[in-house]
Amino acid sequence: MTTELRDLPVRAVDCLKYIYKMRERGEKVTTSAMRELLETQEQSGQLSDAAVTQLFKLLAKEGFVEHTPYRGVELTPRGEAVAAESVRHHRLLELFLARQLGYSLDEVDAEAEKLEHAISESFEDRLDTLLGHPVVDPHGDPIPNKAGEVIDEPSLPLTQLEPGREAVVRRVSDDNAEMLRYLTQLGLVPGTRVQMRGREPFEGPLRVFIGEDAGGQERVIGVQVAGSVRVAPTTR
Amino acid sequence: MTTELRDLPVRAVDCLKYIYKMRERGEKVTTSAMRELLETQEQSGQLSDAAVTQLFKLLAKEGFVEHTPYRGVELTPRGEAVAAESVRHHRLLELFLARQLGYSLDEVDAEAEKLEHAISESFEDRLDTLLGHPVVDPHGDPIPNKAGEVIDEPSLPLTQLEPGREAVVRRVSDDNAEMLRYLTQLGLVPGTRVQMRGREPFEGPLRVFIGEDAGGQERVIGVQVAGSVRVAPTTR
DNA sequence: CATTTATTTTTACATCTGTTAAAGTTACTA
DNA sequence: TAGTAACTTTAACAGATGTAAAAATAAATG
Repeated sequence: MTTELRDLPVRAVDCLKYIYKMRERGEKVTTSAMRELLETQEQSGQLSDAAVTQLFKLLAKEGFVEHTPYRGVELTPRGEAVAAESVRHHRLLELFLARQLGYSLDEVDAEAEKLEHAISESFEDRLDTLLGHPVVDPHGDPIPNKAGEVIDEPSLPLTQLEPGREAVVRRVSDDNAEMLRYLTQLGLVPGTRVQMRGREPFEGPLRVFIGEDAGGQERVIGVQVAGSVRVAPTTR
Repeated sequence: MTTELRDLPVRAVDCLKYIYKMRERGEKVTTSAMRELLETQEQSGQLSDAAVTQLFKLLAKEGFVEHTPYRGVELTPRGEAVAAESVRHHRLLELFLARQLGYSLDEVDAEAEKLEHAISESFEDRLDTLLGHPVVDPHGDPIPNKAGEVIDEPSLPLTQLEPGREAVVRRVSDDNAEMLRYLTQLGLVPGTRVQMRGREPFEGPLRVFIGEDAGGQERVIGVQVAGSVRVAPTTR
């Protein structure tokens, strides 16, 4: 086990975790992007770019990232191991909060963020057992196993589902609580069946049938909303 | 709600909590006693007396304690409110760890110590509901309610139980993991029935019958062990 | 391709929290 | 009650982590 995680400042671990998540989405990890993420996701309020630069330099010195000045950072294998364990903690906790304590989809992220730095290896293992060795969290995001490996179920953004095709919601973006409340209200949560009814060109709105035949209904949603949802098409 | 708890440094909150617990036991809160407690209970390793003095001055300036230089500190009502909430977090978590995650009596304190600073008001309330609004933790220590009040079941140290008298174990001291493992092995845990069979003078060993008639057995224990156990005599 | 604009890094400095060592206070003892 | 031992506080300073503003670099534009 690595568990260097517990020797690093909380903010440094979060930083590695966010690099991991940005790479999951294929985004480049720049100084200002990281500053924005840390500002919105941590409860710390404002943060300067200079602080992020210093963080990058610390992480580079300790061998967790490659830092190319003025270009951004990338995880080394060591950094990825720490990030994966942090993400594992976070997502196990999210599932626990949703399942055992009745938290809603938009609440779990903030609470897990605070708890993930406080739990021990033993707590992690017991939670994993209690939850039945889960592989996805309540948002549908994969939970890395102890070795840091994830099961990557193929999915595509709802925006790319062809008209007429049916699908099952697999993942919803976890980083915007307000969006999650809206998605929950629409019923666009992991496990729900959907059918694309129509798409307007030029980033126009989408008509989507949400739910099972009788209980479901057709809704019109914007691309930003649809872009927050990933689906797995149903084979026909 | 006070909840000033979340604006204070972790160590300051711990300090208030330990003042609260020392007063529970009727001990005086001196600089060096607090240093020892912080060293053993937090995982921070060594600590200087000077650091504790500075902590006392900070807490006094903010109105959480009365500090009489060279004499020690006492909680103000504000300090007591924060301490009680901290203790509430700690003991609810201990019960959760023991009940839901199968932690043993000697493990819960250290894990709860780390988690108690990370949980939100909402988490506290949901845990309280999940556990059925409990009034004692796994060691038998009372859990303050939201108003900071505790139910104080009368009990006396096992060392003071008269020969021949029967009793039920109510509380075990929570601050020594090794002692807790020994007590667990003996069966001297909250809820167990005991009968005092004999006491030797001059702090000598005690003969105690532990358990129900058939399954129980007589053991000889030292005063330090017996002093870690509080019991409620069975009326006859 | 020179210049402007945006971004990132460096520098100088502030704050918080800890340390060690000296000085101060209290309590014990002969 | 003077002297000493134990404990506590103060003073000087150190390290970690933050900021603001200046300097450096990269990217965009006429």
